[in-house]
Amino acid sequence: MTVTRFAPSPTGYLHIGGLRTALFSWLWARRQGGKFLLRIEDTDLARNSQAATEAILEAFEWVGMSHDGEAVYQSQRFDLYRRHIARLLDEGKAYYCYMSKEVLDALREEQQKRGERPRYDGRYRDGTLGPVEGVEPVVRIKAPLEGSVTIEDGIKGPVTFNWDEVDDFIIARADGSPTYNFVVAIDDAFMGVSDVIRGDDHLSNTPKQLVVYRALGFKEPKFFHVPMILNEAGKKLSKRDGATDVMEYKHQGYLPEALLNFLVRLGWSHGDQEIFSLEEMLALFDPNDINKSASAYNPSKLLWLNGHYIKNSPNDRLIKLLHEEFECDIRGHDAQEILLDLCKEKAQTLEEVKAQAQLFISRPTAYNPKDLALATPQALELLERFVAHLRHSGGPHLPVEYQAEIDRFLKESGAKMPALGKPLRLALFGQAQGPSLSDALAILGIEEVAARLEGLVSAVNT
RNA sequence: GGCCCCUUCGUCUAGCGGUUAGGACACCGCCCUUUCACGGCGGCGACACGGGUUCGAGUCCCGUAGGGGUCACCA
Repeated sequence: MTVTRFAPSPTGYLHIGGLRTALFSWLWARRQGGKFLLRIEDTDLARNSQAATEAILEAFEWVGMSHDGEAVYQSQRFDLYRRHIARLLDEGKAYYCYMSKEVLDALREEQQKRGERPRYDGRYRDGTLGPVEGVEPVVRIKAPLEGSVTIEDGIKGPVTFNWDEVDDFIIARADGSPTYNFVVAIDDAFMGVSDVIRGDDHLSNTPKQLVVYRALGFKEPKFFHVPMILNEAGKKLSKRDGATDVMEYKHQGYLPEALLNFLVRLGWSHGDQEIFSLEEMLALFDPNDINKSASAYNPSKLLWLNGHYIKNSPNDRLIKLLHEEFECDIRGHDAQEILLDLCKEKAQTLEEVKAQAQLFISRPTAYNPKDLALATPQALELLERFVAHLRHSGGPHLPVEYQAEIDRFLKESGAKMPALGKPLRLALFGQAQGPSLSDALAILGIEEVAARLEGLVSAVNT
């Protein structure tokens, strides 16, 4: 069975890089009918917070990704780690090292000065050096001294490391707590993870983890090292650009499916297809098809996708989101459907849908000074006549009916569309630029139109 | 610096020895049009460089350059 996992360390919110690797893992597990597990890597008690864990869970919930079973917290599995450290010690595959941090630092500094790679020299490996008074030992695991390993990475292909590049790294600190490369291997093995999909910043950690797998006789998983996401300038993602909290996207009016679609196309593709429903992703995604190279964060494409998904969202969903997330209540509006159809057509975010809707919900509180010049006495008079015309017409209701009245009025009055349209938009929205007038009239209704015209008239007269 | 990874339009990418190197976003132009958008049509625009292998290379090999990652008692 395919078992994947997402293993964040709860030191902050979840950003799109993390969300993407989680998405890849999730899609692959689901496609294979396997399991997608969540493991919270909180062994570094000082840097973790419960709030961060909750933020990650919240983001998962928003995008609709669910993990199987209970989340695993590493902080609650110290017994498991301790047992295996003891076992390795017993079997002579790990050993106590009494080199203090200070001595180690001094060694490294010296090596660096000589132009060598800073590394542990293995002085306690063969057990000939005894304990040092006053030094709590760390536990180091024995890495092979020669030869090499080749990782058959599902994305990068075969990657070879020489063992002499791999130190006898620390698996337990002086205080007895286990370290990252050790617990990752233990947990992945015990959780039955078959496919490790993670950022390629972990590629060079992999040999270390294989040392643990091998020492304990665990079955090695398949690895997929996903290239990083860079910012628009091709540099590492920072908080300034894409590394913002995933939930920020929600607050800015992005739809989760747009974000997911955007992320799945970063590094992965299926021919020329750009739009992927969740079902399609689930049916098509394969981590073996992920590109080898890093990709840059491209906010305008995200925006485009978001606009696409907004246009294709049912109105009632949008109404609900607008109400719940954006304090914009258009529930029960007389012309709800027309209003939403109009608003979502040009919007790329829910914020923009809201801004558009706001034009109808509330009357203009100010008029664009530049456009106010349109409100000439003749124009106002024409508008008055237009409203009177609407009142005496057969009671238009739909946009097409209003359009017919506009056409009839234009014909009867001899006025041209711009002469009517520009000041009418000014009266309705406070600016010469705005939604289609036939739609606008249908949404507002004659009385509201009359009221807004009055508003303009009194604004001009004061 | 050592080791490892990467390199097709500005960006995301298709390509899997023979293509006028395709699509998408962005940009520009035209059309639609009562404004702004949407939409439609079109345009601009790429195989990092140098050597091989081959009848033939974006595709395979080797270098170079550039970018990235990693070298912790962080994860």
